[in-house]
Amino acid sequence: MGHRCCNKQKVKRGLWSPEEDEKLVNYITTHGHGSWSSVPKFAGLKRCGKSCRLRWINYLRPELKRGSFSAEEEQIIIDVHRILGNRWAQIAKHLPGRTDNEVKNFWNSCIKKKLMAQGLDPKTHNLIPSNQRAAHKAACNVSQSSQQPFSIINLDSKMKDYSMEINPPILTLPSPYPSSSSNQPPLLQTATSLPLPSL
DNA sequence: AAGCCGAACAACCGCAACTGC
DNA sequence: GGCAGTTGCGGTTGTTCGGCT
Repeated sequence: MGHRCCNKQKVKRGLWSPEEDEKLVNYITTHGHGSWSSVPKFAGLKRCGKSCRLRWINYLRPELKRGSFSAEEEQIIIDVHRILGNRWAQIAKHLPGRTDNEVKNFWNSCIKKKLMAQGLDPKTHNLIPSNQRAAHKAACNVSQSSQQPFSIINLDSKMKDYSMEINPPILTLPSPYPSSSSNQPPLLQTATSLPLPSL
């Protein structure tokens, strides 16, 4: 199976070496990336532009925050995911120094399991029916009491901010007010009743 | 010490959207 | 409008590493 964007040349794949990282950093810090497709040629790398772009964005950018996620970041991810679903790039915008790939990995490896251990469906954030919950619990084999519960107490105020960023046709919430009182602010629904955008 | 296994992280792939001609 | 090249995104796979037996 070839790499479509660069199947004309022989390109290296797999993990990046420190030398490759250095070449890429040196090139981008002095010239900027410009067109990613020409970066490997000018930087002297046997990689495709796509791979260079990913490496820079996810690992080499100086503004990246490394290390584990804080409890606050974790809560933000959960809250925004509830509104946006698997839009990792959008979620990552709420976490300065974090990338979509990082957020996605953290979700899949950690948060998803915690939610399931609490009997919550990680896709909808709704409670899983008790008969299915037992199966979920057995599947992830994590003691519920050992997990830090996620707070949804302040969700309404947070969602007000997040929902403003979403395209109106996708997430315009039905107004609880009659049309005659359209100057009233839209009331956000409670955490458990808000419909999620279809993905 | 060696092997196994699962978690975490890094990178790839395919697709859709965007842009310029 | 059609096409080709480029970019961005999300899903998936591959690799590494640490804990356990």
